[in-house]
Amino acid sequence: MSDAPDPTPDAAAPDAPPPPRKLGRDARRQQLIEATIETIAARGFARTTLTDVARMAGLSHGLVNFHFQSKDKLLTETLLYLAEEYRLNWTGALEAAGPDPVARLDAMLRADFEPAICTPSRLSAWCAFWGEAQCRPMYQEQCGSNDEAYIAVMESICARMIAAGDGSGDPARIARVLRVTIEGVWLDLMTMTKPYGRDEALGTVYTCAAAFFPGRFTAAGLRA
Amino acid sequence: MSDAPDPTPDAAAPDAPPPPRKLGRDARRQQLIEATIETIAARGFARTTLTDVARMAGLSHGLVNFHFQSKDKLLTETLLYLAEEYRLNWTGALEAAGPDPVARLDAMLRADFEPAICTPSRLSAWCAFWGEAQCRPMYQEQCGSNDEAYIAVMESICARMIAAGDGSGDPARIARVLRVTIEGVWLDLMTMTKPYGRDEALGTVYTCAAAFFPGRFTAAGLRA
Amino acid sequence: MSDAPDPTPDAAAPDAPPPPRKLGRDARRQQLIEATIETIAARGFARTTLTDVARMAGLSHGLVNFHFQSKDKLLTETLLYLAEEYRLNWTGALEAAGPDPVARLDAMLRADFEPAICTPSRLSAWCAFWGEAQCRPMYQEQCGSNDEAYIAVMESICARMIAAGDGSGDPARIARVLRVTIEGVWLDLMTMTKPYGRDEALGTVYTCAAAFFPGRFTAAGLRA
Amino acid sequence: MSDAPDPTPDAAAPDAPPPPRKLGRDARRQQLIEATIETIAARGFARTTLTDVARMAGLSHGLVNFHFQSKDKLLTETLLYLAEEYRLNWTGALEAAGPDPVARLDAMLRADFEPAICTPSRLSAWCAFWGEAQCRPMYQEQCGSNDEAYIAVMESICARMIAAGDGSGDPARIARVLRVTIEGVWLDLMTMTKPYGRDEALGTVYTCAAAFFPGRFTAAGLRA
DNA sequence: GATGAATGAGCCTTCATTCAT
DNA sequence: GATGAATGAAGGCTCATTCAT
Repeated sequence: MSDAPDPTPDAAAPDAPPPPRKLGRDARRQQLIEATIETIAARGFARTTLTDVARMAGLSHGLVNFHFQSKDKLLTETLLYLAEEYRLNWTGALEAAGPDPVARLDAMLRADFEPAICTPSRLSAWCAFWGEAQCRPMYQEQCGSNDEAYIAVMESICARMIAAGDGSGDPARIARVLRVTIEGVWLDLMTMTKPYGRDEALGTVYTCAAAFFPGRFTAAGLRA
Repeated sequence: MSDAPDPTPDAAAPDAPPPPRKLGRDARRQQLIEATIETIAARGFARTTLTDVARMAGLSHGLVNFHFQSKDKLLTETLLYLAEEYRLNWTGALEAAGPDPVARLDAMLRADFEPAICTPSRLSAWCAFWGEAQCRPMYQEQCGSNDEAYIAVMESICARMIAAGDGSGDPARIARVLRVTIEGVWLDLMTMTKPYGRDEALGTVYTCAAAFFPGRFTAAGLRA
Repeated sequence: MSDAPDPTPDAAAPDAPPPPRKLGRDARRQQLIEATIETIAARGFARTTLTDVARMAGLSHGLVNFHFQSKDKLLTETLLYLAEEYRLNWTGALEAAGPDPVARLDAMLRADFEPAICTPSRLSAWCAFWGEAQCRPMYQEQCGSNDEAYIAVMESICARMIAAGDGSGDPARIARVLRVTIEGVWLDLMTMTKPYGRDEALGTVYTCAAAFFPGRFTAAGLRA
Repeated sequence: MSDAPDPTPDAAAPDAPPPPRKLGRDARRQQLIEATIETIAARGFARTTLTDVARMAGLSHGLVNFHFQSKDKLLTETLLYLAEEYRLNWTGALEAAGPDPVARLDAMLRADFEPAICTPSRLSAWCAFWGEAQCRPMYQEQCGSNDEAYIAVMESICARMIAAGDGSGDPARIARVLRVTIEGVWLDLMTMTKPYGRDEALGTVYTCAAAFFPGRFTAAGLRA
């Protein structure tokens, strides 16, 4: 994160701003969470240790347990942080899109590929949490496929577009195809040896949208 | 595997033949691989230990390393086993489908939801390997998104159907949407708190196919 | 080392200062190296475990790896510590002896039987490392027979004494006989069921020196 | 050993001598002991495993425990085998030398460097046992420094030569210097990075003998 | 707040030993 | 006799957690 606080602890000048020896509780926590995301991306979930996270953050080993009481809590809070960030991203995009269902669908398709959200580290971390979700209920709840609000909004948009004559079929299934296509493209971006770029990713999602709503979308995006 | 020996070690019926104390090399290896899949599904990748695997197989701890040298090799061979099983499943289905591209596409869509392949344990294991794939090249290579043969076949089918007038658009992108939709539905089956069943899974995939090739598919399957 | 902390963990006198829970890095390392020497002497090289070493030092198991990363490194550093201690001992004795070759030879013969160097534990540890040296290049390099400086000094002394008319023959061979006699007596001290004492050890070495330089040495030491 | 039986078990021709599937008990034991010596030399005492020994002998793992009940017994019997071989070597040489003490001393000096005894593997194995002898009484007893017969013979020879006017001094100490010089040269041959050859080894021992008995020996051997 | 030494549980791995074939 | 799969104890190593400074 570009706004992460400087971890260097000893750059004190008399009149300079005080060195971040004591950093705000929340800033330190966020710094450690970002380091956790980077570490999971770099080493994998199974091999991520607290020492790795501390080193990535440029902090001492003991600080991690000071701010998060245990490794489990650090990981849980990292996932909650990612989930909240994700939620704010698409709800914000939706709000900015206004009431038109076509614009709202376009906003949701684009939101998941925003550069702020869709970084390699975040994709990797998401994928790692998915992999562990199967046997950890707390993780499972935070997965996109269990985001009932997201699903409800997507279904509502599809239903309104179908009602408006933009397409036909079961809105729940169409909404699901759109959602899993996005998730599948995310998986591609993470797991492919030679992944395609953001444009091709969006193009793929738009290809799907155009198949269901040909009057409104083309493979290149919103129909003008 | 349906013919794998029962992993339950204490389910001996009075007159049943005693479990073989010594087993052929390959049979033992397969038994341990099956136990590994079950263990990953039950405990997650990060918490899977060799002791867990051995207990699941009803065997001793040291035997795992006797047959696989190391935990890493056991996991690698488990993934290779899953990948080979998966490959044989779709190539077999394809062969049985004959030359017609519509039948071939139908076969590929159905293949990934065959009960033999699409068990909860196998889905979980796949997902766990995906989660670790990002930072382990050997895992990454075995992921479906890197199966060039699969992608090539799917693209070829789409191209032929488009050429036959069954649809329109870029066959590579259509093939990708179909593939990631299948993968996304797999993810749903694994990560959803209340997953839908096989029929709804297939219905979702067919909904996608019908959007691209409406003359050939409906949301219920092949158009009669 | 005489100033090493008492390895007995439970010999606390009521008013004695409590053993320091945290010790400087180097002090801990030296304490662990001393414990390693004692353990090798007591249990033998092949049966020395990290748990033994930790127990001998009155510390926990994990601390050994914290300071030395691996058992191999602990053993290597123990040998380097012994080798450096040995080198400092004979070079120091040499320096104190002044320029006269007779005094220098006397100093070198006596140095190897100094009580600080020639303790039962250290002899045992040296012998254990010799036994493993054959197939571990890093050990082999540290053996006395590969100490080129020692050999060069010994040869130079013998050459000067021969030039002064104190003896005759090939200085390289005479130096070698003196060196291997010392080593052989060390072996005796370690491996004999009923070893002789330091006086008899020195007497044996002086017997050898007297045979080559009869005008300068007797079996009792320097000729007055 | 050049006379070790062929380990190949399947080279049976109709009229050829029967394949050594069933080999004499003693031949198999000797084969395994030779393999043990080679393995200790190649891998070191601490890293020698029964699997290594079996592989070195070209035999199966279980055979080792069949013939020797345990690893400890195999090692003990290997040492006894080496010790007996060594004893037979010097006593035989002594017998062949006749009654003259000068010839007897010459025979003993030469015996320890006979090519049959003084192979790299045997030297290494001896050194390894010495390294472990300190804390294993059974090993300690078999070390050369505890061979009372050897010491007695050497002292008796020195005493007779001194009585004959060939030298002067304490025969026990002279005998010890000669013995430890031989042992020290053995150590050199094993532990030196660039060891000298057999001629230089003998030359060194003769240099020592010549120092004590100058009328009888020179650095080149027996005085003509 | 912050640090890093210290602890100890638990894991992977090795290997001597056993035993069915 | 001979084989090699199977067992289980024990060792090296990792790492989450604690705590004195």
